[in-house]
Amino acid sequence: MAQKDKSDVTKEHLLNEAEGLFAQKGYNAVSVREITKAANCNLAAVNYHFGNKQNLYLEVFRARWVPRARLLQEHFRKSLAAQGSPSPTAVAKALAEAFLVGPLSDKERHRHHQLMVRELGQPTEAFELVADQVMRPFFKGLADMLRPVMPEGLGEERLMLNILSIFAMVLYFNFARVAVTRITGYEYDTAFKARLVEHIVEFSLKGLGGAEKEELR
Amino acid sequence: MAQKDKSDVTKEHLLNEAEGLFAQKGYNAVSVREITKAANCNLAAVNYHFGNKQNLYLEVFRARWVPRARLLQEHFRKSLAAQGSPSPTAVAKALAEAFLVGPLSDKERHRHHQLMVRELGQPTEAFELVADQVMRPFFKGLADMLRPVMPEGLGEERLMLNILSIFAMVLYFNFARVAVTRITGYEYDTAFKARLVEHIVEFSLKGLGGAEKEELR
DNA sequence: GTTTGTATCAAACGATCGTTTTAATGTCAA
DNA sequence: TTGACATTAAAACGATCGTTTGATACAAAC
Repeated sequence: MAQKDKSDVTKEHLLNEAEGLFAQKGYNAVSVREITKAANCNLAAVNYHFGNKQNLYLEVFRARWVPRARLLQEHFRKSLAAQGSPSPTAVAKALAEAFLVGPLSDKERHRHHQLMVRELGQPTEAFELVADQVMRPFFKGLADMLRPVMPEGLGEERLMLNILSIFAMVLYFNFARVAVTRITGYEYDTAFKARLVEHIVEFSLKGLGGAEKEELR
Repeated sequence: MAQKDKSDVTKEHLLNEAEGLFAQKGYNAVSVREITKAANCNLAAVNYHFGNKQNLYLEVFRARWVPRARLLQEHFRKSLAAQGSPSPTAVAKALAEAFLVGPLSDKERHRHHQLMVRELGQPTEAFELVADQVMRPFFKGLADMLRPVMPEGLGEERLMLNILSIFAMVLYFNFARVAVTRITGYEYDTAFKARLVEHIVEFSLKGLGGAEKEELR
């Protein structure tokens, strides 16, 4: 039992440190030695507990990324339910709030979106996991939610492009924060992040064309 | 003279192949051997002509990326000038057209945005180049252009966030095309790309708060 | 107390990395 | 034709990579 506990602790540390390093530097730029050193364990631990480096990477998604994504989606659903009927305004607000403030710490959120963007730009086996278990169901749910409240005659394709565009902004402002700061001079402090959420909600809402729609109701 | 020509040919090949591979796989996942093999030259050529691998990477940005970015900006300026006064509509149209259709081939555009996203997520020395010589001046120009025609009382920060949001979409739909196809099922054929431009123009325009919707269709 | 099985450890494996060295090749000026 | 120079070529450098091995520590089972 005590042995089992120790083993679990090592695995947890490995997953944590691996996720951070993979997110920060990318798969190829991180060595197994670097991970095991950060996790305070022996070099062979990765191969002992996970088989090989690539499987550790996949396990990071299985054991860390996907559960966190589910947490985000749960937070979104509750936030949306609290606002009553799912108008475009409510959806945009709940989305931005969940993904830019939400239940995650700053570090967690940064990690999460860095890993996502890496898989978006260069899909590996982990992308299948993310697409099947997280993205497709979530986007489908969003589409079902928005379809009845969007302008008439808006096709399925256009609906999906609207949803993807909101995510483009959310992803961008999360993963490119260093660059955004270097370009604009704005630091990602609490005040700026608040204005950022405000902006994304407003921009998304207008983009969805939901402002007039809501006024009509 | 004939020697000089041969040397130039080798350098050009190296820059071309290096850019393609760096864009596709990222700096660390590409080996010097892989590059020189693709460029049909000797392994030592990289160190002879560029000093080392990192300097080849930087030279890719100096000799390829930045000039292409200037080409895009020039295309944007001409496209905008052809539409008369720089209304939000005209700016959104010219931006989407330049960056999603524009003067570049599909492969070039893909490369261009892949390299950009890599630097955005994990800035290296090349980012300074890109930020100083391309991004900051271009964003400043856009801001100067849009400021007089945007709604009253819109602060500088909000103006910049609007511009960044448009670029977020442009970047996203360019670099995440594999993922977008895998998620939505839509192939990036000519018809889809046309609808994509249409969508981004419309979404951006609404997001900017541009009123002139009738100009769109 | 001995055996069994799990987890960790140091050490080494072969492969590949970026880079350097040294020799060969080709070209132009003198 | 010869010497100087620029480019290419093959081979090797030391370092680091992911992975494997065999020994060791230690708690639980008998």
